[in-house]
Amino acid sequence: MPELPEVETIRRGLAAKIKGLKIKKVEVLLAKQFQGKPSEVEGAKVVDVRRRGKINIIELNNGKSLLIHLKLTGQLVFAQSSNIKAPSSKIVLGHPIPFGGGNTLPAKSTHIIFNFSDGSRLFYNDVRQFGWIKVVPLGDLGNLSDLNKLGPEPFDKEFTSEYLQKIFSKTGKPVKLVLMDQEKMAGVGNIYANDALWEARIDPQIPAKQLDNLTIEQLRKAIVKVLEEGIRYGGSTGGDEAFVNVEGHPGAYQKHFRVYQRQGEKCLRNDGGVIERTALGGRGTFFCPKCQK
DNA sequence: CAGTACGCCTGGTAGC
DNA sequence: TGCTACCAGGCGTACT
Repeated sequence: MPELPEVETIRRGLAAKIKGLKIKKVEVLLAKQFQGKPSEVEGAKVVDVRRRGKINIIELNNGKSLLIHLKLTGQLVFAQSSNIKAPSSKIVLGHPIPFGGGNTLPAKSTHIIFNFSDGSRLFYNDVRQFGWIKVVPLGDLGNLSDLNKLGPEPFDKEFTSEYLQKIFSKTGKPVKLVLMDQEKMAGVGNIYANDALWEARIDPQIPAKQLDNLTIEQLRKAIVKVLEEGIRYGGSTGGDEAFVNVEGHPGAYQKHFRVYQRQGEKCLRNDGGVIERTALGGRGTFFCPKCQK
């Protein structure tokens, strides 16, 4: 499930591939996933691709933008096809990660297709159909609740120990739920919340207000560290993860999971602990009972 | 206002 | 083997 590192990986790939391209036609195959009208963006050129939390923002040169939230199983895959004969020609991608319904495009789960004027295409696939794409006027981005409800970006200056002390002191919720609350900080999801808490040696279920300032600073550093590492490895694709980058390739951070999906395995600290799996707020929670107190 | 339950979805899997 | 039941999971919404 794309979190900040996966969404950033896609952003970088998209920026490299589609900046400057003109959208010729948008095929909406599942109406509920596209909010707006194709005609609002057809004919416009891509100026830039930005990210806020888990949302990618494609800026166009006609005063509009496309907001994309991949939720659990959304994928954006770009296919260069300068010599295509028909828009429906299948593009085989030579790798083992399927696109929900096969490894050719369009796949069964392809719900939106952006056709660019040079013949290249961008496929939006989403098996569980929770994601969305919205057309939003650039001038409205500032007061769009999808964006302005979000807490600080973990890589921003304002993401300080003092800020975390402030929000933690106000709640007795398990610290893991606070990390995953997009209004408290943007972009952290289940994978990186679990791994950051292990990195900082914190029990995921401890009430946030019980953390002392030293521990909070360690947690802040751990959050930044695992997110940076996730980006460095191009996101994570393992077990349930349907993530692929814009070239259709998986990430590699799953090879470096600290605790996520490692239940039953030995703690990487070799402290004799075995990773346990529980549920917090209905979500899989992984931790080492030995070093996370 | 905060906390909780539910709904949205489908593919994979466990159980029969 | 084929069927059904259940689960994962981000996040908006309705309800307590």
